[in-house]
Amino acid sequence: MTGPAEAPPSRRQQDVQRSNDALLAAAAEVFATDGVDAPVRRIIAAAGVGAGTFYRHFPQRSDLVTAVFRHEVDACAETAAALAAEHEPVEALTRWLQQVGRFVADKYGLKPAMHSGEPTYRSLPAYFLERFTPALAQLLEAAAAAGEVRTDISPDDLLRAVSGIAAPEDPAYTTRMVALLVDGLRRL
Amino acid sequence: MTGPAEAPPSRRQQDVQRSNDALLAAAAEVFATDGVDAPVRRIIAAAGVGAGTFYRHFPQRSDLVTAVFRHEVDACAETAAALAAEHEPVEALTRWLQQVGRFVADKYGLKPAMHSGEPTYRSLPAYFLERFTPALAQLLEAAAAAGEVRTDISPDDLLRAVSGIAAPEDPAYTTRMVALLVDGLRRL
Amino acid sequence: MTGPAEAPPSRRQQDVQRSNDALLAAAAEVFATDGVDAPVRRIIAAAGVGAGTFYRHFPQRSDLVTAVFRHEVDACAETAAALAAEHEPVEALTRWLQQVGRFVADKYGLKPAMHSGEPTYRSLPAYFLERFTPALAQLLEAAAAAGEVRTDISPDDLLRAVSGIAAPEDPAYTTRMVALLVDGLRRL
Amino acid sequence: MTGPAEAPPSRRQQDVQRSNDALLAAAAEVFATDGVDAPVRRIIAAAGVGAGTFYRHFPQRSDLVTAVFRHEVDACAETAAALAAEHEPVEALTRWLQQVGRFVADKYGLKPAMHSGEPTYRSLPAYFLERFTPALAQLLEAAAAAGEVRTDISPDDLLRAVSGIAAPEDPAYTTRMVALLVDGLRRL
DNA sequence: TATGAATGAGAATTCATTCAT
DNA sequence: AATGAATGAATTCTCATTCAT
Repeated sequence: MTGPAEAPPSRRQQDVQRSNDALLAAAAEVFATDGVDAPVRRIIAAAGVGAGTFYRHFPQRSDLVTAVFRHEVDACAETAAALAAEHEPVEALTRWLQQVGRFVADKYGLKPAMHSGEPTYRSLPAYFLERFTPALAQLLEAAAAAGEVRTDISPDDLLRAVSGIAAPEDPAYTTRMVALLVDGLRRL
Repeated sequence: MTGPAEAPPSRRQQDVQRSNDALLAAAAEVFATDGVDAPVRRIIAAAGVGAGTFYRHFPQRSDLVTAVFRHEVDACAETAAALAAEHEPVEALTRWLQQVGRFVADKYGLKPAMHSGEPTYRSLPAYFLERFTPALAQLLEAAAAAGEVRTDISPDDLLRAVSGIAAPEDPAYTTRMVALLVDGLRRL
Repeated sequence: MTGPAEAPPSRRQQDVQRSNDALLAAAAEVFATDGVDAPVRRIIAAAGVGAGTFYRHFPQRSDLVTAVFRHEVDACAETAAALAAEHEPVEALTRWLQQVGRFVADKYGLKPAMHSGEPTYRSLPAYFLERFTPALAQLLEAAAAAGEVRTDISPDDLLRAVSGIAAPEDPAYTTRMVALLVDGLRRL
Repeated sequence: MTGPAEAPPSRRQQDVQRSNDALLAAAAEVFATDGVDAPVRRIIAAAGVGAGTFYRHFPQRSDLVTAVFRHEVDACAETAAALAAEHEPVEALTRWLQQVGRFVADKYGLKPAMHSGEPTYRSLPAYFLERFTPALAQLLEAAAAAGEVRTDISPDDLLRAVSGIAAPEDPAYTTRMVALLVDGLRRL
């Protein structure tokens, strides 16, 4: 998009980036601990910036939630992508869904926002699916091509179900129930 | 059941009951619309009572949430119980779980509280399981006795999964995923 | 005032008296513990009567405070009166003031009201003085007649000072300072 | 005193100081009029600041009371200190105690808090004594060295007694009774 | 006359957001 | 662009008092 002449970021731009990163990191931490409804004050305190800086970067509170969410989803999508190549279709599918389950459980503070249904957070599940659906579709197709799973379940349905089941306080339960979903898939 | 010792409720007691019912009904409505964090003001306005009455009946805010939740769970448990007798084991099991899914989806505002993990609402999932587990255990046993489902999945796990999956805005999805769980159960 | 034909109190009158006594006793207890600003609810709970009964007996909140105060003052005045006859003038005077000091300290919850200066409680110090001044005046006169104390300090001043000094949490201090006042009196 | 390291306060710091001063002054006024239990609303209205500012400066209500109290005590302690040098021992002692008496009487609303015994205000009498005891101790020692007063009365006892006696509505009475205490002191 | 449920005004406090510096 | 003090609306909760029974 931009040519090779792209100038190095100025000092000012670096500062801006630093603030942004600090806010994102602080918010991820605070959201995980206290949920998305945590007071802004706590986030800016954790980030070590002023309130004004916060609102400059994220004019709407939901902008921050969205940004954190995307950041997390991106990170998960990247690590999940690698799994596909290393295992048998069903094994890869299972491991991948388990990983998604763990991810949602880990980012616990964001789960309520994702499932809240509030118009403000409408874009959260959309982005979640946007990032994960393609990969899962591939895994499902591969397994279906091998005759191992049925074809009447959409990747989106599966992803929603996994994210709904994921429970941070009980990883073993999460694992068991994701496995049960996969078993359901294998019942042709 | 009603012996001579059971006096009819006095007018006074009826009034108290009316206030309580009004608050419960109003809260159920408001919670479903605006979530459990809806301002008390809205609930008392909807119930047509004063703030003092509210706090007399439910000294802690969470007392109201708990009461509404129990009320709803009781109602669902009652209707669910009837299903068991009318259908074949797996059919009864499926219908029952579907109904639980619809129930959780309907009582939308309560779901986040149930899954919030906050100590205040610790008793919600406990009560949910307390009421539903016995019935589901019977259904599972009947189906297992008929050799139709496996025996390594606990009723509690299933109930948690169904309540996690339930999505108010998409009943069809809820139905599909509950069905997928049952399919998983049938994979012996 | 009423002749010997005075009828025995009716059942109704007895009930009224009982409620009144219960409220007075409960209020004395609660005031001593929580101060005169204690919620009415606590008093009626302690008295075991309804709110309506309370307001029937004491239409103004301050009516109760006044009634309790008078009740206490009366009790103290009665016991104090006896001292005068048994001791030498200065000894009687000292003992009497010490007793008043202990009384005020004991009825601690009422002290702030007495010294609050609020118009509502204007009558409290007045009644206090009304009941105690005559006795103290006599003691002072007797001691003055014996040439033991000076004559330029009024009983009212002394009573106010003693009641101001009285400290419930430190009886020894109260005793010391009342003694110091008496020493002042003896400096002719 | 003011070395080069002491930067002049920034405009921002000045504003903060102004808010603080305004709150302190307003509270002193309101407390004197309506007592320490006066609604916060009245104080912030008088100070011309927002509620948030109030709670920023004094997170706990008692923080404000404490701050006002210390402010007043400091002011009195400063003016009282000067007296010692100008008069004969007993005269200085008398004038000083009279001044303390006037001070307590003037800061009327604070007196109940100081004598309330509530744990919240535990620090009030402590600070009062902390500031006044040393000065009074010196005055007492000087007078005792001159053989004018006795030595068995502690400065703390005296200060408590004076503050208990002080009556805002009757300065003459306060003066008379403080004088009586001093007379007691002189009775060797 | 006693009861106690209901009322609702009022108080404390929090917190998102603005804006002068 | 960053800061953080100030704002003030919004919310929860308390409690004196009323009034139908």
